Amino acid sequence: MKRNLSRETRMALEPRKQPRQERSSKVVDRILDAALTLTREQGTKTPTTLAIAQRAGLSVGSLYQYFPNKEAILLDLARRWLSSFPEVIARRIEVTPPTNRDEFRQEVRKLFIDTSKIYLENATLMPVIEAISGNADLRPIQDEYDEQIIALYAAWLQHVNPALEDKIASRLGVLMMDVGHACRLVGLKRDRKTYDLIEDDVERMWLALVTPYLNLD
Amino acid sequence: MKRNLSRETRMALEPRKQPRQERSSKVVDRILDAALTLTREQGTKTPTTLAIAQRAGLSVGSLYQYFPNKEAILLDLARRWLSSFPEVIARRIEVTPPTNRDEFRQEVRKLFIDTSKIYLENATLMPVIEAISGNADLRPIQDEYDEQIIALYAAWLQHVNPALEDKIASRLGVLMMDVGHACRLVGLKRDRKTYDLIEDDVERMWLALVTPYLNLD
DNA sequence: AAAGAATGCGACTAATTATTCGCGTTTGTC
DNA sequence: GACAAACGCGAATAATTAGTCGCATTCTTT
Repeated sequence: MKRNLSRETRMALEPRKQPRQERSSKVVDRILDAALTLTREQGTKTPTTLAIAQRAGLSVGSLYQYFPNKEAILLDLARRWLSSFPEVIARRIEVTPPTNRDEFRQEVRKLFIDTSKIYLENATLMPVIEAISGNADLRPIQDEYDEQIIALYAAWLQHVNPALEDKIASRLGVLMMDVGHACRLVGLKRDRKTYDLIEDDVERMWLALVTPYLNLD
Repeated sequence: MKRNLSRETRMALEPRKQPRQERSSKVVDRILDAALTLTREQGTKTPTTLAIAQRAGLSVGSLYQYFPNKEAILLDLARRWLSSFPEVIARRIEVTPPTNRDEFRQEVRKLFIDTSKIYLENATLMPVIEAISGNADLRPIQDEYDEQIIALYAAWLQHVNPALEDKIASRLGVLMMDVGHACRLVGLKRDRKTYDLIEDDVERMWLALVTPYLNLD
């Protein structure tokens, strides 16, 4: 039975039940591991329930003990990543805003380093993120997170320059996110040295993007 | 019957036969129109053959008179877009290379304007492009085009600065393409005024990305 | 060790959808 | 206007896959 995720099930992406016995929490881990490995192997295509079960050494039925549907498995993998973004950006808004060009440059750099760290720490998850973006059912959920992240980038910009108009802040926010994301995905597929070079590239681009809008002397 | 596009059919994405009678070339147009409209309506998800046929006022069977499979329809829509990129970049390599910072800035601007034009002229196709990227079967084909485009960006960079190492050129090429693509997709979803502002943003970013690697006085 | 709860199983169901094929209809040609 | 080729049709086929359900096994508790 093909489900209509968009309707009822969207509400039900939470784990179906908590594992009560020790063996079963290991099972949950095995399911998540299998889903991750398969997604990495297959590139964009999301793995089938059967494939996940087999790779985890389980039967399909067991999947549904802990997850209400296939999407929930992938989403579980992505959630930590998706939610660490808002946290990190929010933390960069708490500090006192910069007052001159040099301090400002420093603030960009800090935000930049912090976000980069998220990508490096979650490098193995990237194929899942890409798969989610390419999946018609999961895309909307990621979009919700993206909205949040954009809003926070915009808030950060207005924190750095309180005079910045909302409209401009949100436009620059989107671009910061998308440019950062696109470039870092490229970077993570290359070797570490290239990743670092791309990081420098992104930093220059961010600065070029944002500087004209921060009328600092 | 679900087909295995990746194997045999990949070779057979060409139209199955040329329309011989007048009515039928109109049919081909109707099919393409329907596919385009539906893709635009549905966002990421590619339309089903039945939906395309119905929207075109045809039966499924008629689709297969002219297209070997569903993918070929979408690809037909995307092809003009995909192939106009190489043309445009190649044309920018034919001119005499710039010799000073100002001429160089001009060259970036020209490449930039030309590529922007492709996006504006094909704005209605963008949902198809996005759908193709999200489709496991079609992605590889787009990737081939992307390779080509990246190589041309790299060639352009080396045309502008012949001393530029291959490795650096190809890295910057990828980033130019991806940054341009990501930002312009955002731009086309906004109003024209915002699109133009984003264009300025992209130009600044391109310049910031590329300038350090072009040791001009 | 026995009961009952939790977990695991996998054949089965059912939805979805790409593609085919034989037949009826339209069109172009002489 | 007759003949053949081209076109159009849509029911039927077949592949794929998400999710269920009743039974089997394992664990926990007393």
